Amino acid sequence: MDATIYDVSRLSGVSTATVSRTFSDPGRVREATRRKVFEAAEILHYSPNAIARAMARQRTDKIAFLICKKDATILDEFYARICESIMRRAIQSDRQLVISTAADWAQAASTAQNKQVEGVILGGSAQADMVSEFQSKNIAVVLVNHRMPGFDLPCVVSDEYGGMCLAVEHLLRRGHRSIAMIAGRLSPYIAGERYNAFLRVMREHGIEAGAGHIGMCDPTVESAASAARELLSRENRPTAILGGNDVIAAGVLKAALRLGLRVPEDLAVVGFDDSTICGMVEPELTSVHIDCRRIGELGVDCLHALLNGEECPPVTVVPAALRVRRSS
Amino acid sequence: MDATIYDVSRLSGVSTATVSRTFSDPGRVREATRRKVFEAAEILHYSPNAIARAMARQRTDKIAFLICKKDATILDEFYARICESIMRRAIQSDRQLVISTAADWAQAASTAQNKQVEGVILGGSAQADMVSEFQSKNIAVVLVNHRMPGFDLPCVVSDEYGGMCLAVEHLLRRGHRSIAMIAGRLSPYIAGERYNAFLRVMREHGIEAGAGHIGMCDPTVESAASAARELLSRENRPTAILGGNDVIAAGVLKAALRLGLRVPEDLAVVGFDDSTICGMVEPELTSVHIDCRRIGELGVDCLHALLNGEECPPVTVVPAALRVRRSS
DNA sequence: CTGAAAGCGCTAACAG
DNA sequence: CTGTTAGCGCTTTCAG
Repeated sequence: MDATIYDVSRLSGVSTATVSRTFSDPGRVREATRRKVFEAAEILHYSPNAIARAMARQRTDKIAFLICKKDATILDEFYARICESIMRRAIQSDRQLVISTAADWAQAASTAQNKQVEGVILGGSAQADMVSEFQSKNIAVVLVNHRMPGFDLPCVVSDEYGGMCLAVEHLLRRGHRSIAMIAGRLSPYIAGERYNAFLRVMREHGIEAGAGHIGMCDPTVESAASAARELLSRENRPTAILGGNDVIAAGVLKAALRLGLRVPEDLAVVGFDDSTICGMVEPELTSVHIDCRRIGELGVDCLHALLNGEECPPVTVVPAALRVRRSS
Repeated sequence: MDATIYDVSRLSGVSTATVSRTFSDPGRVREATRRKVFEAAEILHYSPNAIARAMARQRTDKIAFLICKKDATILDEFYARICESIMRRAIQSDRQLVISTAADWAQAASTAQNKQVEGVILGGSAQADMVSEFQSKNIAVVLVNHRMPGFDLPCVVSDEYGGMCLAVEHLLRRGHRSIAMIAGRLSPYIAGERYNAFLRVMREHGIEAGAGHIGMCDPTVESAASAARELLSRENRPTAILGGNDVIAAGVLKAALRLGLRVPEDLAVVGFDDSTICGMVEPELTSVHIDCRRIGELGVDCLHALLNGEECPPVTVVPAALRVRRSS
């Protein structure tokens, strides 16, 4: 059997309470005592049992990250980035992290239910009932890359509106007047922000824009490519296309190249997310950089604030930036 | 406060032991009793406390997946795939999963040390001392995508040798005689398997091959592209290049296109991993498919076997396959 | 600064 | 099939 606090207590000649203190807050025991305890622990290869600790303290220091977007998992680079950043931040703050995807919502819920998780970060399109369920169980909730007006919970989002403005302004500056968008199945919140930004900037520049400039597709290269093909075969084909993310933009690029169009000369292509895809394709993709790392960090920070009963801004907006590359 | 087993016991009029049984193994209590218990639980919104359970049972049902490759995290699609599959499988078998990367090895070790983790799956180039450390703590270890001769632990790998054979044979069949390889910093084990396969197949076809056919690069598109540029500017340039993974192959593709070479007419390119990159680039990449899903599943299964004291084959090889696309 | 002792919520013999 | 009871290993008052 592994050594317990009793063994250490016996060997070091102090009480178990002191051993406990020595490990959880060394400052509260006298230097000499501390030394004795650590020595004994060393000899016995003792290390505290986190389970017993959680049981006694009635808290687990465990949080969860739940990716709520259908089909979006860790395999989606965007969420993988957020996830990675959350992992790092969670470690820094000595919290354990459990990760789930929408696919196992039931599992996630039961994990939380079993009093193991004190707070959750919900990524993507969280459902209202999920949120209320957590909140009713007194589990802190933070939204990431999503907003839910009407709910009292902090959320961390990228500046979708601003990002889109940057992209459109960039294209206008390059002389484009006929700009189309191909959106994947983005969440209404994000789609809305971007659409409004698009319309506003276009109109500010005296260009009438409307639904005719918006194409739709599934979030796959193939689907994006065929949506692009459709757009590009119109008699008044656009000279620039904005993809809802880089996968879509890559699809547009493929479609264009196969139609014999030169990019960026005949068609400019701009993506969203600034993922690794941008560097893979030829020509490299201009893309709106979304600061996933920051989003993840802030998500964890908000959750901590909540758990510590501190104030936390209801919405945090992380700036986006445009990374201009050869495709535009 | 949340309801406990005592509350349920009181309300339902049975002992706590019976409540416990009802939840952990309903079959062991009479139907009527079970109903009473569940009803009471319902009323009280009771759900078992996993922490207390773990404490009493002296087991956590928790396993870990640790990605040991430097810089490789969840952001690396290859590991993300394995990870995803491990997540699924772990859920199916009611185990909690904690995920760590090499970057937080210290953290991972301490998590394990705190008696929270009963077994770990090590992905990539695990260090011998890591492994012994775990084993000395009586934590079960399984290797995934790696082998460590001399250690007594199960490992699950892809058929690197076979995969490479498929790729080379494919190129030979297409008439290529001058084939080069650009390897990233693969682990010695994998590099070795592939190199041997390459040499064997080439020689079987009467082609002398050696180190001169092997280029090296960092695992980035840029580095791969410059390695490819070097190879392609030799007077006797190869007519086909095998990339150690798809990122490298994408780099080769870029370099070739920029040199004005047509792919596959002037140069055939083949990647490894069959990742989403293959479909992003134009032309699409031929690649050796590695069955990450299966590797992950088998990894979990092996770990379970170990934890249950069952037999487990020391090495499991998952077949690879070639996905032929336009680039070759 | 340190010790004694009462739990935290659940499980697992052991009896019945 | 069900109840009794003794822990699991640690934290945390409350005294001293």
